[in-house]
Amino acid sequence: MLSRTSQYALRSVLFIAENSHARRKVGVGEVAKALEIPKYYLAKILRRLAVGKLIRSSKGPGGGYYLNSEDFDHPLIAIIESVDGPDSLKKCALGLNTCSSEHPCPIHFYIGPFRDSLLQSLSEITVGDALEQLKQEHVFIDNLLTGDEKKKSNSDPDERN
Amino acid sequence: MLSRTSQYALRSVLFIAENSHARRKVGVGEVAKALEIPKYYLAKILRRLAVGKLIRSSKGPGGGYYLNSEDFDHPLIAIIESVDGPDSLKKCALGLNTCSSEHPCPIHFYIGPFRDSLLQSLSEITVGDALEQLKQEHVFIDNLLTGDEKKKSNSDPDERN
DNA sequence: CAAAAAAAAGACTTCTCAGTCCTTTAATAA
DNA sequence: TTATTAAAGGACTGAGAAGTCTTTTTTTTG
Ligand code: FES
Ligand code: FES
Repeated sequence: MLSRTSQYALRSVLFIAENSHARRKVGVGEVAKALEIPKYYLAKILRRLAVGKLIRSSKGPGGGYYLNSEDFDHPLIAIIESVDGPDSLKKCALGLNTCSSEHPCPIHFYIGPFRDSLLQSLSEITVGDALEQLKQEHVFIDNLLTGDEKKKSNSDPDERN
Repeated sequence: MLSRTSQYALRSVLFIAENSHARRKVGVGEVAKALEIPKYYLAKILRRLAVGKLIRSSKGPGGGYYLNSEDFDHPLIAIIESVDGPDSLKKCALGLNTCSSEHPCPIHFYIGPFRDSLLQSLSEITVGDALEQLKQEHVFIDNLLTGDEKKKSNSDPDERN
C-alpha cells in the first residue's frame, strides 16, 4: 500500500513528535531502536524529511531531531510525498498512462472512490491530529512494532542497531 | 497501488476473456502485443494464472490460452492473489505486524474503511462482471494502454515483441 | 582552542521485482 | 511417425528499493 520508506517516515515523525521538543531532541539511534528501523537507513529518511522542512535537525552534542510548533500542522500526505515523490498515490491502479473517469480502466470505478477518500484523509489529517488520536487511544507510537512479536522492554544494552 | 505483475495479470485475463474461447485460443505473443506487455514476462504470469486454474492453456499447434465458462465467475481478487500472493492487500498500511481495530496504527481508521470496501468490491466483481461493464462502455481492454500514447492500429508486422 | 557528540554525506552491498533468453515438453497435423 | 507449433521450464540480467558502513562537517562544552 505504502512503500516501506514512507511507513518508516510516518512512524518516525510521530515518534519524534511524541518524544521531543526544541530543548529535548532525539537522535537517530534512539528512533531506530524504539521503532525497530535500520539505523543508517532511517538516517537517510530523516534527512529527506529535514530537507523538506517536515522535521528539524541540529548537529553536535545535544543535537538530534525535533518538531517545532508549525510542523504539527503538516498533513500526513506531505510526509509520504516527501520521501516517495509526489503523486505516488494518484496513479492508475492498472498502470495506464492516465487515470480519469473519461478513460477509466476496468477497475477505476471500484478503486477510485477508495483512493480519493484515502487521499482526502491523508491531506486533511495533520501530524497533530494523528498524535491526538493516539493519545485518546492511550497508544504510544513505539508500542506499534513491525517485528514478529512485541518484545518486553528488556534492558540489555545492544547498542548496535 | 497494485504491483505491475497483477496489473498485467488483470488486463491479460480480461483480454483473453474478450478474445478467446475453447475453440479460438490466443497465444502469449498475441496478448503481449495487444497489451504492450513484455512477452516472456507475460508468459510467466500466464503460467501462474493457469496453475491457479484462473485461465486455461493448451500446448501445440492451435494451442494458447482461453477461459472456459467457470472462469468467468472468478472474482478479480483471485487474480491478484494468484500472482501477488494472498493477503497482499490486507496488510497494515504502516507495515505493522497485525492490522486490526484492536491494535490500530495511526492511520488504520482512516484507511481501514476504504480498504475494506475496495477488498469487498474486488471480491464481488467477477471477470464476467468487469467484462460486462467494459462492454457497456464500448471499451475494449486492448484500447487501454500503458504506453505514452495510443498508437493508431498500424499494420507493420513487427513480429518481435 | 581541543575534544566529543551528533547529523550530513557518500560509497558500497544486498534483495526483490521486472524483464530477457534459451531449452524442453506436449500436442497437433501432415 | 515426423515436423511443426505453442506453452512450460529454467537460467540469467538489470533496475530500483532497502540496508550498511565509513568519512566529513557542524555544534557544543570543558
Ligand atoms: S484509470 Fe485505472 S484507476 Fe483510474
Ligand atoms: S493497523 Fe495499520 S492499517 Fe490497520
